Amino acid sequence: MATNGTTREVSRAQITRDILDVGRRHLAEHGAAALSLRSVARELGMVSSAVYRYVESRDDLLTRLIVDAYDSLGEQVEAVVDATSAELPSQRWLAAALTVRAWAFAHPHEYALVYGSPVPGYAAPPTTVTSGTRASLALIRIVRDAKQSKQFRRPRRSAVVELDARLSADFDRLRANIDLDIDDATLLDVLIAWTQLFGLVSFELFSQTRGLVDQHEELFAAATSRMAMIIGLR
Amino acid sequence: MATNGTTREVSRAQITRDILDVGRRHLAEHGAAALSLRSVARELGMVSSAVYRYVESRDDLLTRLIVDAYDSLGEQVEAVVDATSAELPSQRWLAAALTVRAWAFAHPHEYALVYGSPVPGYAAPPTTVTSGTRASLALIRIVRDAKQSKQFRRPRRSAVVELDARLSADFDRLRANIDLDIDDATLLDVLIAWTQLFGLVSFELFSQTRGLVDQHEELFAAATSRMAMIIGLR
DNA sequence: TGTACATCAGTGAACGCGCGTTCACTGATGTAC
DNA sequence: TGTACATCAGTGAACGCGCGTTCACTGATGTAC
Repeated sequence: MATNGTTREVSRAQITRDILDVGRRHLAEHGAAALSLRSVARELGMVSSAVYRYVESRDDLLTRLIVDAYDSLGEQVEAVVDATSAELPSQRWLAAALTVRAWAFAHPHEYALVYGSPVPGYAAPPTTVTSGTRASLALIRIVRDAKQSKQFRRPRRSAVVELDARLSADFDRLRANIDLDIDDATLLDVLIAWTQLFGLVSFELFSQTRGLVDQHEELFAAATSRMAMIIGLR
Repeated sequence: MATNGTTREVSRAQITRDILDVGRRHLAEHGAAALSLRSVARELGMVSSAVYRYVESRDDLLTRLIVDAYDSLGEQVEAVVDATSAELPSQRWLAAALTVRAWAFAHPHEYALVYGSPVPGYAAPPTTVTSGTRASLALIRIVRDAKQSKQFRRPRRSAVVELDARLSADFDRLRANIDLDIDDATLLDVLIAWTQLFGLVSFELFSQTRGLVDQHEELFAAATSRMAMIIGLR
């Protein structure tokens, strides 16, 4: 029992994992609103009050599942960004975007939970921030790599949108935060591409594009590639 | 009673309006999940079963409110598109986009209901489609007007994203559906702008951009203007 | 190694909540003659 | 204009559901001596 801890510790860890697993499955199958401690307990053959030995409250369980969801997406995007480091930045961008989309379709309720409308009465604690930004930071890394390896070209004289002074100050701060050394116009395009990517995934997942086209994945790929071009990724 | 109908008809219409009004307010204040026939009845001083004389079920009430929400947004966007017909298309586009954003912030729960994650266990019936597309069709109208009045210029040799043949067929159908005579590349940019617009509104409203910048409205305006430029609106 | 006590996991009952929906009913309004 | 019947609005009780959370408890596991 030296390395693995006492029987109690081992079984506690196992049961905690079981609760999260079942919670995750309920979330995946029926959505956040239908996630209840009682149903999780029922499935595990324990009495509902027993769950409180492992989880503080329903909100606590939900928070852990949110963090899990963000981490699951974050890991996948990071992995694809890592794996494609030898490719052209525009191809990496497309691959990463398709990964976000695929994850969303594989985990629709989890996507809805983290990128959809907030769960009523629930406020995500600041703890979730680190996990919540992983996917987006992985996308940023593609742009940073492209800049550093000079695989970046902006049209010579693209007309420039004039930025409000305060927004420009915001951009200065943002550039420092995400360590991305690009000019205002390009940064704006990156933010546009980022919101467009998630916007289209959400529209597809929430059926706003139903009847618009049949080839949803092709449309997504085309839009993503176009945005990579606009950013200036080779 | 000739023109206004019988006492019964008048009072029926009034009470139906009351139910929808209270429902709308509950939706606005507490969100779709918290909308219940019992609470609406309570507020109106009727017994819960009485509401069933006016509304078939909770889902029926929700559907009517969804249609109302779409219509409310649709009307506002249509109005601004009408009112700006003399201005440059890019300015109209910006004005319309800001209207969508303002409506979303004024009616966050309604926006979440129609553009956020679907309500669990609820499927919007096809009846909602007409109202659901009004805002988007108003945006399209700006592009159509620009095309017809030749206030449209695309960069001469913008590199073109190659479209998959089946997606191109989709685009042919779409062009006919929305009566918008523009080439594939431009249509793609319009779709991008459309998803970007709602994507950024959703991100803002659902707090995904918290900490990113302080000047959210300026960012939104800059992104929208940039997209108008990319589409080719003067 | 054995015993005495402390810690922890799990039980089962209970509280109080709010919901959607149905149903037999009373009494008011509307209509046909 | 007056009466007999039909239609409709609203009542109040009830059914059955599931939820989060608390609490005093029993019995097993862990620890200090």
